[in-house]
Amino acid sequence: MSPDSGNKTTRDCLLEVAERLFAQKGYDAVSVREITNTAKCNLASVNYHFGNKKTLYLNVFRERWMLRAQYIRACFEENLAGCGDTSPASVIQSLAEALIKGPLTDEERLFHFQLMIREMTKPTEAFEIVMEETMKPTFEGLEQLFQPYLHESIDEDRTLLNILSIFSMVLYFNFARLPVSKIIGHAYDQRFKDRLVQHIVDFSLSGLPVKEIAR
Amino acid sequence: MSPDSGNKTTRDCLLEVAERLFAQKGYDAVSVREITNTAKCNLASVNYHFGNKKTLYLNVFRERWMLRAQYIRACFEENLAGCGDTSPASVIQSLAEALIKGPLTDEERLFHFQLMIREMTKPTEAFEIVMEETMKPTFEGLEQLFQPYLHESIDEDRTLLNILSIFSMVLYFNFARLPVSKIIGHAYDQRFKDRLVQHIVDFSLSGLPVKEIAR
DNA sequence: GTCTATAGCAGGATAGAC
DNA sequence: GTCTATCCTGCTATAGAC
Repeated sequence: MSPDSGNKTTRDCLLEVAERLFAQKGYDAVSVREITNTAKCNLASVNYHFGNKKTLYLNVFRERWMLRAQYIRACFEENLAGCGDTSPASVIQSLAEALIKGPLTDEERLFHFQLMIREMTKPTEAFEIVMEETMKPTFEGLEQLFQPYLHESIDEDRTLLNILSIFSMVLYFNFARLPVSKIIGHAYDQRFKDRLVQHIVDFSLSGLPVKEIAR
Repeated sequence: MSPDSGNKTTRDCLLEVAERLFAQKGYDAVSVREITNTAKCNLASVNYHFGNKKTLYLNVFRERWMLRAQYIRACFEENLAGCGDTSPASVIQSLAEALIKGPLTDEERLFHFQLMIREMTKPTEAFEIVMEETMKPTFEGLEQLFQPYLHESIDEDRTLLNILSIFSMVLYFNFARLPVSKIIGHAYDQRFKDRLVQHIVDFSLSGLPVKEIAR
């Protein structure tokens, strides 16, 4: 039987369901049976299409995670182009918006960052994909963008620490929704997300060693 | 046979080994067999002392995780008392030092934050312990400390967002050592940790809406 | 309290019919 | 490509000797 409703191939369906489950529960907590049952397809289909469970997991990163990372990156670049300048304020705003409000649905965004966090706390082969093909290039790009606006005395390490700090906030507000909601007492609605973006920009900006006090 | 070397009871030994393994691999990836083999004690000992695997996991939080959280808190208060004032600069410095250099060994600190992250991404009953008994009180304390130094126009939500942002950095630099090291290109030695603390203080301080520009 | 033996079940993977 | 039946391993948990 063709899985789920419609035109998707079994393969795609497996990838989609697997992503959701791996993100929510982690690799070891998900069984192949749970995946195939949820995807309404056969137990043997995972082995037929991917060889084994581990390769399915890797392909979730290769085929789905990477794609989302590219969407986010494209959104960032679009946002930035719309700003008309590349001041730290514009860069951070564009970045925070792409990552927090960005092109993904809330659910997709959650899965994306949960998978990322899982690879950071217990790296597998997928870590290389996350690191080399996504984070490193992004951070290098940001470094280039910030460079002209920072004091000459600021060395590369310090610039990187600043970028990592901004990234840590974005990451945290994405993956730690539960504790954040408990503490702040709001849901993650549109209004709160706007506020988060504004907060990240404000907090980051004044924290960055920019030449002049913008704003 | 008495487990491991020495005076520790089997129970303590199980808790110690379980904490390490649960932190490194996550609940589902660790089997009771692995725990008892590593602890050099009997397969049945987990069920004898804790009833089942899940209760062992919970007790790791109740008996070990909470204790560490208390050490860190005590260290923070000691640091702060040593400062002689409660300016945001002193508070953040005391906090960052307690969390990044603090009273724990590197290994203990790593486990502590890995367990915390795991509960944040996939909460179990232990989440309540982490949240209600540790994070909430800490954040409320910080709120009180910052209050007198913030603009009157800053509402509670904004103060909390600021505290969460500082926390996100500390958390990130503790649990994401691997990607951080890859990007910065240093190990987490004493010198780098000093630098991290300094960076967090600098970045946070100028980011906080304090009345006057300290430093 | 400690240990062995084992029940009972769920997991990944595969063979082979269709 | 799909599906069923099945192998085999490894899991948690327990019973019962010591």
